[in-house]
Amino acid sequence: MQIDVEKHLRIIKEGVIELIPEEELICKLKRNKPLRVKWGADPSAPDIHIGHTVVLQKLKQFQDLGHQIIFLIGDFTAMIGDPTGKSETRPSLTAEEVKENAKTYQKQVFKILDRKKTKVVCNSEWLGKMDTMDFFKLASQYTVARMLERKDFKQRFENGVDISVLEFLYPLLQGYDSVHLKADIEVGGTDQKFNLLMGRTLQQRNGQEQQVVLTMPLLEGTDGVQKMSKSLDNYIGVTEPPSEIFGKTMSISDRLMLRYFHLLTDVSLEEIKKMHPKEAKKILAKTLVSRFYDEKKAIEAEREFEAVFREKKKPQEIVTVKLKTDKINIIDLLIKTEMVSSKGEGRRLVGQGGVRVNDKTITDDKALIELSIEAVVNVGKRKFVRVICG
RNA sequence: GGAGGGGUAGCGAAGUGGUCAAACGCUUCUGACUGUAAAUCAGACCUCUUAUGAGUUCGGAGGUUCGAAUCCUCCCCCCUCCA
Repeated sequence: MQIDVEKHLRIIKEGVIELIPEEELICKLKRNKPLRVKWGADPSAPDIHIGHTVVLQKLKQFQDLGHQIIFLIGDFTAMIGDPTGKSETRPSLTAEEVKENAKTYQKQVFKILDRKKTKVVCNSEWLGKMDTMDFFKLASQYTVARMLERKDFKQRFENGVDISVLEFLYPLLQGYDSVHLKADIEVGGTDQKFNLLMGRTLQQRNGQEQQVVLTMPLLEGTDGVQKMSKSLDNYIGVTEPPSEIFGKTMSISDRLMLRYFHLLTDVSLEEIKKMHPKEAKKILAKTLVSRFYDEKKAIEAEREFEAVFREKKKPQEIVTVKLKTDKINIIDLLIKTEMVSSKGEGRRLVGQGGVRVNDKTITDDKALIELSIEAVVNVGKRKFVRVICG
């Protein structure tokens, strides 16, 4: 393979936050051999969202340039559990759960990556075989002082917030993965910088050439403040239905829209700024739906969006719920269809005029709803359900 | 091992015997206005209930009291300082 170093470097550097160190990458490229590009994923939360795709797009570029992607599933670590960050401790998963998650993960990842050009590995393959002595040797290769260089650890240490010893071990294991895989380069979000650098250190300690570290920006969630994550419920998942992806995208703020355009698409920001924000956002929404489905679905999603939110019509696909009775109190109806989680909430929403049945706002929380003909019930702007007697 | 501090609703944070289902802020939800934008305004935000009504809440288990988030005992967890 003949590598055009400059071209590769130019493409690789697009949109990255840090490339450490660039010279080493050039050296590696000059050898005219495909690079081993490592990307690690945590299978404890198998749903990938558009935030992850920032990194995935980068990997796709590597792939298109002919490099080897090594998709590492951190199954071993997921089985131990992850006490990282916050106060909540992530539960450890069983081998079966991890396997299951790994499967879904792959399905989603290969919406973007080329399966044929991707090598999938699980770190239990080698971490599971380490004995205590191996482990001690690994632990001896790093110091607590250097662990505390990580901002997150340092802050927590200074503020007296928990740091589990396990948390010190994770970066070590992740770094060891790089040693085992002989990675040339590892890609991750900026939040992974410390762990990625750990790979370099450990490779050096083990007499290997060090991997190059490449960090990508983190995408803010739909709230526009915190990073996108499932647990904060501010994400747009790649497997969500087209209408959801479209709708969620339309609900982000104008400022955030620019950020999404920047990180997720190649569209020039100059052009976007010339447009009406709403039109621009529709383009973004369509682009995203096309990426995870196809253009046809994107156009459908847009049409539906227009119908529901501009012309106030109902969405095309509404979940249908069958109930045994032909007459039911509105509050019970909301409970049965799981549109509210308590009767109090239901009453509150009715009182606030947020509940409609067949487009008629219900104001009386004692109202009886006739189900002999189907009724379309909706709460707020987004929740719809069709109820029939049966 | 010793001394001290702390655990309150989704989060942060008041509250130190009754007026506490628990101030306040944030988040969230609904409505108005809109472009499912921003900003703003109004309201809601433990459960059940027609309710000014009832039930279950303040780390856990007991106890004192007419009455406890508040006092006592034991237990669990976290933090700080000392060794």
